[in-house]
Amino acid sequence: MKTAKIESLLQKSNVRPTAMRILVYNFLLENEAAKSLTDLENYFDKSDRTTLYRTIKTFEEKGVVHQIDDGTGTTKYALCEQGCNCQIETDLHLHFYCNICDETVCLTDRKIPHINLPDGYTAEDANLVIKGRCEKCPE
Amino acid sequence: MKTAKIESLLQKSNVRPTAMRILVYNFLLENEAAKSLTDLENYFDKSDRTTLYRTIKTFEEKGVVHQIDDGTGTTKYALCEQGCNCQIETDLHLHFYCNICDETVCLTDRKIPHINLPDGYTAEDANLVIKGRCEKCPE
DNA sequence: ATAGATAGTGCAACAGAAGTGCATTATTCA
DNA sequence: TGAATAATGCACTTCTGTTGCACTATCTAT
Ligand SMILES: [Mn+2]
Ligand SMILES: [Mn+2]
Ligand SMILES: [Zn+2]
Ligand SMILES: [Zn+2]
Repeated sequence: MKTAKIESLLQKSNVRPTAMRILVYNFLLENEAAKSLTDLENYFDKSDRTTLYRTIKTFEEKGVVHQIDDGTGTTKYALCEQGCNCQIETDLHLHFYCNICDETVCLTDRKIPHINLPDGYTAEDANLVIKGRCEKCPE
Repeated sequence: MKTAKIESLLQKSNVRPTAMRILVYNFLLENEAAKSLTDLENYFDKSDRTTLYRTIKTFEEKGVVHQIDDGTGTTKYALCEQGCNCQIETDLHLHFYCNICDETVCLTDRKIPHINLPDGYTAEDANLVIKGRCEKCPE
């Protein structure tokens, strides 16, 4: 994607398009799998960890990316779909973690099914992670 | 529960019932909510963190407790039900995290529904956490 | 164009959770 | 009883996430 296009996308989300932010956005765009802060740190070894941290936090606040807790212990991030409403309410799609290649992907078209809770419990949010073998890791 | 009863339960799971292990087992038994290593550390302030850590790890290996990743960033543990087969395959019940009281409970009778994955994906394990308001935290 | 305000960046330091090496102590069993 | 084995306690380390503060870049109004 052209830099100019990313710039305007960021501006639409009220994120000032700095050089670093454009690079991070592009990195997330080119990778199908969700990325952690450490992934960013390793890829952008010229940049500081804090900058990347704050970049991703800004993206998150402004609804550019959403957090993924895949159970590995490290939080990952992926770009939000166009029209995703993570900011207001969580977009309850599920995530898939591959035990073989150690990558996590959004399955945006698979929504978390509704669960009947015991009396007195009210659901506000949900997180569903399926672990197994991904399509790129044949047996 | 009587100490002798706990002793025999531990022995059945091939865990040598030391004083500390019996205390930890009892603590988990008396608490409905799942507990973290830090919770144990705070409660048993006489004991060393490493001992508690290895106690809970032993319990986990021997199928006495199961891990819960509730998305808070700290792993919690709860006793396995009688007849639970966590060791062989994960008992796919879901967990509930209360945003108000910050406690996590097993909903052992609510199983994670089967999800149809895209072609090429195979599921081996799953984790579902519902977040909201628990029965003890009325509005 | 300039100055002041605002926003972003980089370094250092810190906190919390998890895990390991090793010496010491307790328990088991031959 | 003594050797082997298991459990415990202390110190130290790693990893992830987070914050304070100074410095720099960018923006905006004059
Ligand atoms: Mn996602
Ligand atoms: Mn459980
Ligand atoms: Zn894979
Ligand atoms: Zn509650």
